[in-house]
Amino acid sequence: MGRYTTIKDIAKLAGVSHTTVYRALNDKPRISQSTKERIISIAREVNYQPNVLAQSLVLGRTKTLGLVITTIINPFYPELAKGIEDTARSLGYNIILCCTDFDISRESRYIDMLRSRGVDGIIFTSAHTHDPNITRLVKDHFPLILVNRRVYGDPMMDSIDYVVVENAKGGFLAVEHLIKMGHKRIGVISGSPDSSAVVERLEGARKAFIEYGLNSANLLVLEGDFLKRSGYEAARRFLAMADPPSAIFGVNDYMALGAFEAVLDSGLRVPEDIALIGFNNITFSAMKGIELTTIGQKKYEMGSIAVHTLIDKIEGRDREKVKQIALEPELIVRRSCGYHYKGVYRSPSGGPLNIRNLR
Amino acid sequence: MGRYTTIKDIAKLAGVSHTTVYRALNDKPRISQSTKERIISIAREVNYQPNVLAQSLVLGRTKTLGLVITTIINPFYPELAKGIEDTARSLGYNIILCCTDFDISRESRYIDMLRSRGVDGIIFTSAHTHDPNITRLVKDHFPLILVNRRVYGDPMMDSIDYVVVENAKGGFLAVEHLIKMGHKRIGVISGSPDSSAVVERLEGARKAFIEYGLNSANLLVLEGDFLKRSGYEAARRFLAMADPPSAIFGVNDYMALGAFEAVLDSGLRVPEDIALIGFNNITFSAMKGIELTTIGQKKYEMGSIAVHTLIDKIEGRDREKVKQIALEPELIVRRSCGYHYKGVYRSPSGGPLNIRNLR
DNA sequence: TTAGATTGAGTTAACGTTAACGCAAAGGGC
DNA sequence: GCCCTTTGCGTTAACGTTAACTCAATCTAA
Repeated sequence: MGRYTTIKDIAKLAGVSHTTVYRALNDKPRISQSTKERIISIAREVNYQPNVLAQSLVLGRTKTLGLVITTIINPFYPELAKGIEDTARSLGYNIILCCTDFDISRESRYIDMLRSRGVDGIIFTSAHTHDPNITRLVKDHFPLILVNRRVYGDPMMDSIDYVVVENAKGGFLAVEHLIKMGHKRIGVISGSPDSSAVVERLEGARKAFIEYGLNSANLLVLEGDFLKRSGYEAARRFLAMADPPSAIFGVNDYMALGAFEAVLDSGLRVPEDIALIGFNNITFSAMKGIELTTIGQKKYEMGSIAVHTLIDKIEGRDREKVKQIALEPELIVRRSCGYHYKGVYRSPSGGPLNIRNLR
Repeated sequence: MGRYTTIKDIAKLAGVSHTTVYRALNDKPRISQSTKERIISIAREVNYQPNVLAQSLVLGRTKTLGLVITTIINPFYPELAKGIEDTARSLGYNIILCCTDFDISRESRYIDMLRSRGVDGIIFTSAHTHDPNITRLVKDHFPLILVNRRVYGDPMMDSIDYVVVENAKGGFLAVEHLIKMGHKRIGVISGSPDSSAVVERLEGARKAFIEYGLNSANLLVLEGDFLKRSGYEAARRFLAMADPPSAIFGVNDYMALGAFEAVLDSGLRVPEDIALIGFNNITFSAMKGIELTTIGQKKYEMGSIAVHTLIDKIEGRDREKVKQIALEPELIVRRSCGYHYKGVYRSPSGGPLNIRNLR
């Protein structure tokens, strides 16, 4: 506040036209060295900062990106957001944070707002494989990139850039690990099937069941909402079944950790009584006392790659190329599924295995 | 992209002047009902969205706030940020996310950027009690609010709005709890003394020692950096002492959880061998398997109150009043300090207490 | 010497809004 | 019927940049 110093103020001080000031401050030709220096020193004196709004208006770009996520409360996003923010900053871009809370109409309003504000591009991470908001943006050739999700539907959608982890492969690895640990009946805590990540992880899970000759009827799926509480509730429901699964795969760690609590609250142990595997490898999964086995993905890198790709598009590099990047998932074995030792499956305490439903 | 529909485009379509369009779309008087309706329907047809940049330029406000935090990786901030984002959105404001990574010069550059971008106000959460950046902003009467921190120094600083928790009281409660549990030698994992929250929490801790007649020499302080890893390392150093403390107070949960891991990695148990208390009550502290006793504070509310107060100032309400709000901390007893049962201190397993250094 | 290029500026318009002002036509009160 | 107000517009300028265009003075090359 208190009004800014403008180029015109400096012009007045220096007794020149505002264009001359502009030339001085932006290293443009057609100005003598002496006036240039004089102007620059005046600008420094009054601590001149250009008005980015005015610049944006005339240049038609804001050096700002929108980041659309569901909720920052899900620990997956801060880790992703760090990669995004770091990279954006290093490239001179700012981030406007938008949390949709899983509400597609709120997403829609956010998009309108972001476009009104002239953001140069949008990073989408939230759910919804068939997102009309995205469709519209693509039709308008608005620069965007999807992270950790894909959209289906229009053939046009095939040209959308994205950065994901090989979700199907990750789902496969998770369930394969459980199968190798001897589990034959597995509960999956899924998220909304609107999320491509969920669909693909489930797909991978099923593929593992088939590949290992198991009956898919023993792959039990309950739907959560990606948040911890829903993982808790789903796990309770699994445990209350007449023939409960001996292992649970949470399609994200946050729900898996909810399940972890549910198991303990039920007086059971992880992994002695029930095995647990997650997806994402959020920081807290590694905690002693939890040690969730999970599928790791490079969240920071994903964010960083997304920003680079998006900004490349915005600044006109590789305009034509469609960038669809799938990173490798990685099985991270910790404690929550037990482990093999000398060919024998053991509970982590080293004692004999004690999984009720392990047949 | 693909260029926006502007007010002038609509004017052309409707065969009127752009001012008339403006009047129609903004419910201004001096326009007939019929043209108004005609224009509105055209605007709807072409999906007109006003250019916020242009609006901001002429109105001198952007309906945007800067949110300056250290790093979104610290789980305290997402919870706070949620309150901030929710509230800002509901009041029609956007948030630009700025992570300083504890670097005051990066903070400085961010502030310049935010001001260049004409944000209407800034929310500060990062460290540094004597922050020259803040001093400058206050001198310029730039709207700002501090969350979870205060600044000292200038007498001018007394007029800065802030929302905090009663940190001294929280620190007192934490250490008092440990003392009541029988601990007489306590390690504190502190953060940078540049953080007012840290200073005040330590102050509270010392007050408890004094009030309970303990020797302050038994209040051991090691400095961390607010992140988990540093909590881990500090705890290792405590445990390696010739006469280690029997309890550790982490000035934030994130470091306390690092300490938790360090204790377990050292082959000791929490709380049987060593008690642990944190501060902030982040989501994961409540997890089964961790159950960190901690000082709770209303993070979401803090963010929400901050945004309300800041926007009140921005929009000219209560301009003169200084709003300095301190919320009540709350002791949240879980498992990590053990508990009293029938007047006898017991380890959570219910067996006899086994704290090595409890005298 | 002189046409042509170069230098060092200034003038003007544009970006898309908001808003002050102007002005003719219609309406209203006496 | 006259004056004054109101209505329904249009014109113009402003916000702070960027940038195209203009123009005189100086320099340069034949």
